[in-house]
Amino acid sequence: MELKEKVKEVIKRLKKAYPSARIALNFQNPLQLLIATILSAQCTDERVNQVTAELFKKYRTAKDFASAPIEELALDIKSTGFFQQKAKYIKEACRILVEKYGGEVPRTMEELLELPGVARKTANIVLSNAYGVIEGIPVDTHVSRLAQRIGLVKSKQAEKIEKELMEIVPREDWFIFPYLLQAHGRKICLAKKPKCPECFLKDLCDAYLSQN
DNA sequence: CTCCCGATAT
DNA sequence: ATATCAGGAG
Repeated sequence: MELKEKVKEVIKRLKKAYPSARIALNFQNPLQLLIATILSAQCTDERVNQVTAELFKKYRTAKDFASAPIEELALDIKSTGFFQQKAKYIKEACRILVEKYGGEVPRTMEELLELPGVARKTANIVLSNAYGVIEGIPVDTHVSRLAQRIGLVKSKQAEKIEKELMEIVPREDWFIFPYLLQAHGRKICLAKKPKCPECFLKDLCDAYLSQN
């Protein structure tokens, strides 16, 4: 009960500070969102947007990605890092989209998770932003770090963190929650040098409280 | 737990 | 030059 109240207060303050928090990836359809989210692994959303601006002019359908030479696709996404791995994921995932789903991106968690390069974080992003299906809470590095620091969760693994968050975050906030934490994680609660003095959550933050 | 990798900040 | 940033697979 105590924890649920704390989460509510955290969300309330974050909403006030970041009223326009939302997904930072640019996309115009489910396929573009899927590709952009796969590319966003270990890469900033800003860089992904730079790459996809060109990428989506060249590759317009799942078939385009599936039939591209792997080396060429890899070069086209090079600057997002891990490019050979990601090129394989994208090509193979799109091959599956073409063969099993008529070139469309599936609408269920189960089907999405079968695609290479897609785990719960990516699946949650695609489902919620492309189809309005809220199955869970995407846990990326920001959500993971802030949830642990503030003391919202005890686990350190993404899957377990997601489960814990689903217990305490009101369902109507599941969609906005990760974007609120990301905004704060990028601006104040930085990974290495968090700006605690200027943080409006310090009176609620376990990490801050335990070292001051 | 290790590997996959470039870009930007310092 | 070197530290920091950031998901998924095997």
